[in-house]
Amino acid sequence: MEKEASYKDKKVITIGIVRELTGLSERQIRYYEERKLIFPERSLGGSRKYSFSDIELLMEIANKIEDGVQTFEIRQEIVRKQKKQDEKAIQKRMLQGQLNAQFGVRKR
Amino acid sequence: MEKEASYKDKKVITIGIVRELTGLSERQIRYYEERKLIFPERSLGGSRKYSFSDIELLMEIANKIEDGVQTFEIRQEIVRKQKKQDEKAIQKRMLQGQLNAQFGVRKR
DNA sequence: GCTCAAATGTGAGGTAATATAACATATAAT
DNA sequence: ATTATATGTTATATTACCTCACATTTGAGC
Repeated sequence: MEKEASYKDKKVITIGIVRELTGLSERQIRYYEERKLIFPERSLGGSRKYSFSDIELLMEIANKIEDGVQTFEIRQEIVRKQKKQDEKAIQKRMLQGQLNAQFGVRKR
Repeated sequence: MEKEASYKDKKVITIGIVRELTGLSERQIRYYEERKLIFPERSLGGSRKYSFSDIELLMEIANKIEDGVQTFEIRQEIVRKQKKQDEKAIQKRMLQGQLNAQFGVRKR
């Protein structure tokens, strides 16, 4: 039933690799975190860990920055997008619930 | 035309993360490399970089080791499997070549 | 059973990678 | 004009990784 969290969302990539893959400086990557655009996990020792999704997002961010968009606005866009996705997920779950009820699926 | 190398095969994961994800010790992970079961890439500084595929393979290896299979035999299995896949790839390319010839696809 | 290779742990010493913090600066927003 | 934004740079500390060597245990082959 659950859509498994695929590789794309696993936070396993260190900041140096992210730097290579995105072309951003580590300073920039950390700064975008400070501005709450991305949310890496941390290792026990404190090292940041990113996912491929994070990298994709960072590249979008980089584009917008180049277009003169400020981190402030980018954050708002991200929040809006997230909200939409959350709503979709909820609706999907509700629909699934109705179907389950309709066809008498048992919980166990 | 080219099937893009997906996230799964990108070598971006350091050995510490691999240790966490597989439960193997770093010693073991390096040893399996020495026995030519896995082939991480290296950073400029010399750090090993693994892919999710590598991690999957390592978990298979771990299982076989637990079953008492020796690295020697595991390597043979891996080689055999690789060979099969290579053959498949070649056949596919040949078939594609025939189709291209048949329907007169131009190279550019 | 004996011997040797396989597999893994552990420790030393060294380098690479990352962390935070502070200061500097150029550009852009108010 | 002043302040905030975005980024570079440098210093210092800590974490993470590297190789190499030695020790140990267990299983393979004779």
